[in-house]
Amino acid sequence: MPDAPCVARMTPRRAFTREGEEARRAALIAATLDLIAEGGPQAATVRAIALRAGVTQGLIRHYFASKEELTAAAHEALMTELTEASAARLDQMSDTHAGRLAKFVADAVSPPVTAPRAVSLWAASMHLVARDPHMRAVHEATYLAFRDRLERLIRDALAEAGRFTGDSRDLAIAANALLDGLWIEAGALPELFSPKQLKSIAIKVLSRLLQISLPEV
Amino acid sequence: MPDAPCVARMTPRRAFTREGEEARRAALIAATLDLIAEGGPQAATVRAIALRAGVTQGLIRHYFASKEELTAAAHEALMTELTEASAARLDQMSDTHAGRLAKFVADAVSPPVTAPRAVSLWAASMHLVARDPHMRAVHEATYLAFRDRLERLIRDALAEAGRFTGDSRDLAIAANALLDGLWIEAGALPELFSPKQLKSIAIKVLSRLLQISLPEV
DNA sequence: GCGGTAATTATGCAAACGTATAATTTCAAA
DNA sequence: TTTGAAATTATACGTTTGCATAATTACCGC
Repeated sequence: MPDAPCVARMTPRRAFTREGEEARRAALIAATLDLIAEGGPQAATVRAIALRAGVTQGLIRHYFASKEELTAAAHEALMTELTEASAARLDQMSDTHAGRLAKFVADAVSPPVTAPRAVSLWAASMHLVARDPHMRAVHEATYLAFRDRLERLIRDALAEAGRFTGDSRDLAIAANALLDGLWIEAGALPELFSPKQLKSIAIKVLSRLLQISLPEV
Repeated sequence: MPDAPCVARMTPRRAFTREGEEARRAALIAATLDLIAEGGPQAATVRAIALRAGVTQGLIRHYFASKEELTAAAHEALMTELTEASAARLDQMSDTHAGRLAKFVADAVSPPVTAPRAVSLWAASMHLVARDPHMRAVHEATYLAFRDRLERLIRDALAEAGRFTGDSRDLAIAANALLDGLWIEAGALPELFSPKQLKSIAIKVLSRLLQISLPEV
């Protein structure tokens, strides 16, 4: 289909309101992420993004120099979203370190951001990350931040039980892998796992691995 | 750039040989997978695929009714490739069940198919899988086959040590998640992990989890 | 050697893509 | 109320995409 009619206008121009830069950027980023999550990178065309965001495609160019720039902004927003989803919850409640660890682990395999969307977006980001150095840096930093948090929680929980280990790093890597694996499999094959099941497996396995009693949450 | 010159031919038609259906299909599928692994689904255009496979684009339509059909064939080939990569190795060597389990686990986090390529392809497949029911079925079957194999190995290894457990299913899910997580993280951030480190973590953690002594391999 | 068949190349086409730019409309300041 | 700048829409352009079809050429059976 050609882009637009080539004749004189009959209908009036569509009305619009000025929402301001921040709101528009956020809307465009949200639209981009939604489309990628639903249909992969291919689905996030400038026209589809504009439609989803409730604007016309020209506006994209007004706020982002290129589609690539919008994509990068969307990736960064996703990483922030994922990080904050776990960071926010951690600071609240639980008196014991074991309790905090259990809560953290349980949250990681529960729908914070609903799993299929997050996993789908994460998968899409892989290809971008592979080539763009800046995206790669953001990705790596996000991973390491999560892992470091996990390592600290593990060390604290062990210390609480009077145990000290030299390989908390390796334990954190493994625990992180376990959580990622569960998260991804649940996202890829949602009907194969119930949220409750995931949580219980994660807690059970981790407590056995650390030889610590972790409370159900 | 327009597709092709619009004038009379000066240069002779490029020479070709008839390779036969099987070879051509395989070449086209391989080219598709390579391109997707390198540049994501967007990179696998019919023209790029044809170029990579050493043919012209018309031939694609001759062997596949549509690009979608080629994509589906490529996905199925990938799943087979991944499955066979682990199946082949399992049948060889090791006298004890613990040894076989250790070997299986070590292979799962080593480059059989080199990790970044496999992980990249796996990520790309997520979006296809989400919408196409047939692809979804293939994906699920592949996952379950791997997990079942793992479960059997775990049960055998435990039995060998005189232990019997009712939750070998959950252990298999967790072990599978651990392996997937390590595999994916190594593929996404290759410079953060050495192959040796991955192997040692996987073995160490699994032996601690199962409370079985697993040999290094 | 010699056709004839089908594998393969060459070319064309409409739609969709990202980008560029001109034309309008909103809204706040004056 | 008017006006001017910025936000937004509308349109256009050149490329690339997937698909279709016509033109050629390799190769097998005779």
